Amino acid sequence: MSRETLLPQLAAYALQHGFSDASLRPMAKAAGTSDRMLLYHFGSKQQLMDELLSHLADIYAAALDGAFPQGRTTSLRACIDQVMAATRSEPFKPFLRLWWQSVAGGVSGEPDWAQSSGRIMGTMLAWLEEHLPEGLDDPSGTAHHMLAVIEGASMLDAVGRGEIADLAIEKAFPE
Amino acid sequence: MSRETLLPQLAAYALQHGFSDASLRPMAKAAGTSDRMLLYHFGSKQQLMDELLSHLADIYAAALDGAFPQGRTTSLRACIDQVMAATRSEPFKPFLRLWWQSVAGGVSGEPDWAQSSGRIMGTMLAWLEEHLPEGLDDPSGTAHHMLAVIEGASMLDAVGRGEIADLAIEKAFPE
DNA sequence: GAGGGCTTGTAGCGAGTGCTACATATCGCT
DNA sequence: AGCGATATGTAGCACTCGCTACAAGCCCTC
Repeated sequence: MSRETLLPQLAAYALQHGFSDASLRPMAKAAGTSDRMLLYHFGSKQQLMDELLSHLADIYAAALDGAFPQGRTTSLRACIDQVMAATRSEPFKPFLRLWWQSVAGGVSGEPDWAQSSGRIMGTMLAWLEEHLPEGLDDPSGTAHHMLAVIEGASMLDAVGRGEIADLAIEKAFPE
Repeated sequence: MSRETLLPQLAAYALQHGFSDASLRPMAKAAGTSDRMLLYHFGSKQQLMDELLSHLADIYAAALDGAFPQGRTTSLRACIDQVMAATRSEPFKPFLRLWWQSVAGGVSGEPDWAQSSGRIMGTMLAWLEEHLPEGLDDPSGTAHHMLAVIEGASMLDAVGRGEIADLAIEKAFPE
């Protein structure tokens, strides 16, 4: 059992239980080892969380790439609809819990969390720009706009105001 | 010392330290009492947090009302610029930490937190619609769109990607 | 087979958590 | 004055937290 073997199991546990229940003993149990060994392999909980966060960011990026539509979309509305459908789908819920916990952690003085979240936003921005319909005046600006709307809508979903999110998308990118 | 006397001091403590450090003994010390008495007055920590959250939501709504521009704005761009300037100002940072912690808490299975956050979004939406410039085709839809952009931008700020937020606003509501 | 590093188990420490039992103080009311 | 309700202090419980001291097992090399 090494870091590399442990990380996927720790990631699975985090996705299922969130970061708030991520203390050493439960994580160790889920990974089939002991708190003693987690500290032996990672040095400290802080380092374990750093590596876990980075590992989860990789998984998340891969999941986005797999779940989002392939190739360029045919309209702005089609693009955002497909992205929203993906992020609202059941398999994404565990990621979203971790996502908002990361955002909260970042703004609460954990610079690594903010940096990790910020990197993911960069990835999404690049992805959007590549998958926007062709022939736009300002693809970069449009991708920025769409990212803000997507994330605002996703937050509104998270707090139970999905209707606001739907209307916002409708207005931002009409048919 | 009653609930009403305690709540403002507890709110001040939460704004300064965030929810993650909100355990009974530190909060009691900050409020000049003991954990024993907090439980005596509120019954349980759960009930204390419920009342504190509701109290903080009131304070937040009042702070928004005070910080945001009065009366109708002259253009969409002026409106969103003033709102962003207010939420990005130093006195708002403590609120934003609690805000993102509430969002994360809501999506992590604390229904009260989601409900409280959702209510604040309703307040902001109504506020926006009232302060938009006059004579718009679709003031409600515009307010929805603007709310999503504001919140997406605010999250991007939170994870250290303010430049993405700025460009998104520029594109969404050009001069 | 003996030594020596890598890995693992057991047990515990000190601090913090929400919460409670018990005793006391304080105050208004009759 | 005495009683009962409200308020408060002291001490502790059972638990979890990250982390560590100590010892034992393991496997490779000489």
